[in-house]
Amino acid sequence: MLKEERHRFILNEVGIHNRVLLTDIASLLDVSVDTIRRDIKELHNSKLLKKVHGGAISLGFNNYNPIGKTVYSLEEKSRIAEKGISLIKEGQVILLSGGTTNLELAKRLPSKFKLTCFTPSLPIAVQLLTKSNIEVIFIGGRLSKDSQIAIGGSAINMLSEIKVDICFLGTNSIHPVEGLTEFDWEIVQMKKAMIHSSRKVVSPCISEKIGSLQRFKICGVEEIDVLITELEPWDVKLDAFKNMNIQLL
Amino acid sequence: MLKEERHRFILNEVGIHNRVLLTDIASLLDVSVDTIRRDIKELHNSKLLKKVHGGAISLGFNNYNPIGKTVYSLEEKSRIAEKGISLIKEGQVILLSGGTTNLELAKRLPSKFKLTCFTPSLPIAVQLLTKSNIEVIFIGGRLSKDSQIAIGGSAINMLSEIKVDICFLGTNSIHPVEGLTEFDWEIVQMKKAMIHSSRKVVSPCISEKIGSLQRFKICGVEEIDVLITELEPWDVKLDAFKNMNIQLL
DNA sequence: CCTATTTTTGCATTATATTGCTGTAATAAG
DNA sequence: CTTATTACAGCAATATAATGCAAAAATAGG
Repeated sequence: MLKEERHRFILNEVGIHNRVLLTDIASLLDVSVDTIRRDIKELHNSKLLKKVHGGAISLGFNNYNPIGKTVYSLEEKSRIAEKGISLIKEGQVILLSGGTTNLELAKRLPSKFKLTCFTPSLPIAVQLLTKSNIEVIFIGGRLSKDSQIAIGGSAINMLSEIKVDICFLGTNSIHPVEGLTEFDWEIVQMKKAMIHSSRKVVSPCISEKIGSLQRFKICGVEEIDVLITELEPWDVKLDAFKNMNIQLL
Repeated sequence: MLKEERHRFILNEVGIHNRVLLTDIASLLDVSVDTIRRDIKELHNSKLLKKVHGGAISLGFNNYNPIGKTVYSLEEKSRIAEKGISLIKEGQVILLSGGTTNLELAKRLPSKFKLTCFTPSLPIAVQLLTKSNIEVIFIGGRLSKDSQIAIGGSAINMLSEIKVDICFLGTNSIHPVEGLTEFDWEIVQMKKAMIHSSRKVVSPCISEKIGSLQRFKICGVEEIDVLITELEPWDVKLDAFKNMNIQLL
């Protein structure tokens, strides 16, 4: 059995049961406890679950405890968010997908002028509701426990009925050849619909996600109008994007 | 059971009841009192609750105030919520409107069996997302800043496409002759749509709202199937409702 | 196809964490 | 003041984590 398979299995179990025991997984997959321990350590480091004594537990939020929510790259995310905000003009209609970068962006949206803001993300909606100058429209649908965004047909339907000025598309993986990819199929569908509903697509993306690859494809890089990263313009990681028709910030 | 799980459980209990007894938790989770004591000490050190002699209390609890009307009506709301929950059966599909009473109800929804839960209320959705046994579907739409629920055509559209087993309709004013009334026109529209989408309408309603009247009418009393209040059955305030076809709890 | 190199895995060992129990001190309540 | 309950410290039993190492498997280069 491949390591990747085990990782998926573990994440799946955590997704379903919110917790797993080291020993259970080991016997289910018929490998040693050490192996699973190492797997969980890796997943923990990738912030996909929380390693605890005896097993692992979902990051899934619980109102009260800010477990492991120490956002590493908060600083970079802030800078990216600020850049993103500079693209917004008074009175525009914007669409925010989920993700922590977009949440940072939402927090920083200006209170100077009116905006209309669509989002399928619960935390972002909560954040935006505190701002009196922003009209918030929630894209409804079935809520995904881990990503905390609405997914499914109903949400995609609602997206199909709108056309916004700018979409800020939180991005898990962007690759110069393969384009944007995602781990979760339902989220792929959502993101496709979001791109379709937007005149301009902006992808705020911290550098560690550039060049990575996941299972499902959302779209090619050519669908993205603006890529915002914290990297310096001459960084080698960006070379591959340079002769495409993408604005780099 | 993992330590982290106990921690979450305790925090959850504290969140709901504002206080917990060491011994209760210990017997509920079937571990020794010492273990829970140590758990609570850790949570206390992380400033997630306040350790007190014999148990723990929520951090905000003291701030609320000792003479507290808030706490008083919270207690009643809890009782009403518990009653409401007793109406729910395994696997049902329910619809929760907004309001603090429904939020209390959402917090207390059982984790024993699967449920599907529609709601246009942001705080309720946030609450429900923490429960792994409940599928949450958010009724999307423009979010009202003060009531924090989705309103407007899009939300009403989405409501028109569903039919649920029970609707818990948070109620601002109920009057034996005039029926249910509301202050806000948009919310009236939402509630009308919710009633229309439900086989059974339950109105959890603390007594101070009985007999009061607001500007716009939602529906007559006859549309309500069950009225839950904290009043005793012989209370004079309820007389007017008695010869109607309403179940009083 | 074969071999060198790297990665992955399981096992043994040692270190650490968790838990319940004991006895004793502290605290609340009458 | 007395009594019952709760808190705490220390201890032992058990479970889990970390580490180093060797065998097995995968990978890369020729």
